[in-house]
Amino acid sequence: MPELPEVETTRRGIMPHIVQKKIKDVIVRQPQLRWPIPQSLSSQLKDNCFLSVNRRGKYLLLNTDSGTLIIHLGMSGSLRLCKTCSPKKHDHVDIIFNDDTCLRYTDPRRFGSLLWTSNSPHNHQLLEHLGVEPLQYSFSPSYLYNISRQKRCSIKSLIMNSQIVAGVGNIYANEALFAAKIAPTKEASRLNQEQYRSLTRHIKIILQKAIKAGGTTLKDFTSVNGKPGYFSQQLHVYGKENQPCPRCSTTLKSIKQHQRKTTYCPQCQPE
DNA sequence: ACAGTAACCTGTTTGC
DNA sequence: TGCAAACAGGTTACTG
Repeated sequence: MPELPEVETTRRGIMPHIVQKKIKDVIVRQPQLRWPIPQSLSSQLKDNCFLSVNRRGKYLLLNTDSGTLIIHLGMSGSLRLCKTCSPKKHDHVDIIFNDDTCLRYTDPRRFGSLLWTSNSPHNHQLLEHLGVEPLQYSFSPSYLYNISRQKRCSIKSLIMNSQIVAGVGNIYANEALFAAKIAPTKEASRLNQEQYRSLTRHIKIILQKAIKAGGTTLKDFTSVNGKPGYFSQQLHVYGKENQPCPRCSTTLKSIKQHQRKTTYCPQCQPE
């Protein structure tokens, strides 16, 4: 589920329903996620209020007067609003507000996390080393080009490195490389400035498109049926191995790079 | 400093 | 059909 566009869609979806509402209760049914949910979470949040909901990379930051709830959705996490609170198997956390609205965290694989910090979340161990935001101006062709000069890794692993740029996951890395006509296996230091211009541009375009698509698919965030859209109609290569390239009809090829599947067009994205 | 791999989990798909 | 293996949108920690 959660790549950056899904996280952003979640942020926009939950924010209007939860800010400025007093938190009545916090129920933690399963604290064993990627990192254990701190035992203090409930007491920190109770009678408190979320003032704003921000995002840093794929982390959601729910700010209160006294600290910030940091949420990462991992591979299978989601946040949903519900009124009727009959929890299912993987509904690990409920945050219940005074008006009986319930913000529910669901995560079958439990790779996500809910953490608390009383300081600025940007100084938190998990966030302090994050790279630039891909949708901000600081993620520029020259930024990536300069970093790439002394790297010997592939271009795909460069753009998926969260210490360099925060929040480009496997789907959008594949899609952006296809759009920019760059081979995923190409050594980062061997791309020229023009290729970095194209790549950063396409990363931004694709993420923005996906956020738009998520926003329209996910109209009714409070409904049980409202499932986040995965931008799937607009994908060109991800999950399409052995199908014809949408640009040149060459059969798309899949390989494995650092345990993740890479799909690309050997014709349009030559080494 | 860097690159590659294992690890954290469960549900679904694939292959024999 | 049944069962086991492989695989899945992420990220850190460890190894060499």
